[in-house]
Amino acid sequence: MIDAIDNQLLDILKNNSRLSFADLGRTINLSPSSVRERVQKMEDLGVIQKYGIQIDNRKLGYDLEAFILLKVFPGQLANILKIIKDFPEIKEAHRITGNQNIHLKVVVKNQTALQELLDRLMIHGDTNTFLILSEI
Amino acid sequence: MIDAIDNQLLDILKNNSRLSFADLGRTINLSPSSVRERVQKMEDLGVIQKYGIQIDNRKLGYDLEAFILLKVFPGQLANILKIIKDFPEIKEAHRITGNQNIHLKVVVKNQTALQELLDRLMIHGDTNTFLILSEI
DNA sequence: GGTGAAAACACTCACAT
DNA sequence: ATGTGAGTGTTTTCACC
Repeated sequence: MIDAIDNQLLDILKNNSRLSFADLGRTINLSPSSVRERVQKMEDLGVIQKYGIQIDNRKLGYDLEAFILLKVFPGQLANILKIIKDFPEIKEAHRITGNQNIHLKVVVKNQTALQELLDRLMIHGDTNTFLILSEI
Repeated sequence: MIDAIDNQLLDILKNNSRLSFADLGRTINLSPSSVRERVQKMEDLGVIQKYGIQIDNRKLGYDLEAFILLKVFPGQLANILKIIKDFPEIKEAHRITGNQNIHLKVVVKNQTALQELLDRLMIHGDTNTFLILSEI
């Protein structure tokens, strides 16, 4: 269903999703309409979920990024799952296996903001925080 | 340097980076050229690092996603930093604070592939793996 | 699955406000 | 900083292979 050409398109779009169908077609030797059809097929299948951007949060004054593992208190899980979307600092959230149940990626302005976030999370579970030093 | 209108643009682009400058302008009542200028300014400043796509890896036959915390063996850190880009399974890698030094997000086809990846990582450090159950 | 053609639309630049 | 206009390129649809 997804062939080698589709994978080529995905590879290109991963690094620049704003290329025109014409440009995509030029790099893989295909007409704009064929490219369009393939991309639309992948959108319809849900293979391509979303076109997004990568933002440098530090350039926007958000100088602290961290991963937080959360071991939710008994009976608090359903509650947490509901309110997680109300935290603008939480950019990604995943259910995970292991001793902890939830993995968060958070972006905040500074240590004070991180502390306030942790204070609010601590109500629902034990937290384990890893500051992000750099991307590799 | 980044004003409220820029932030509006970023918010829209986060969820659909393929919108035309004309469409962006229509939703925030600005001419296409002004939108273009603002977006280009943010690209030049490095605020917008990249236009990308979100892919549903499970729909591509990659059924297992995991976070791996790596406690690198003494003297192995420089080595690991060099070879991490040679692992196609590793989609994200960060240096972190704490007892472990590196945080990885990996995508693999199945348990066998995960095991093989862990075998290769174990040479350089102790691993701690959390399978991803779902996004929240 | 892929192409080609035509109308509608968007992009880009210089110039004006 | 934002808007306008003219020229160029792109998207979209559809009939065809």
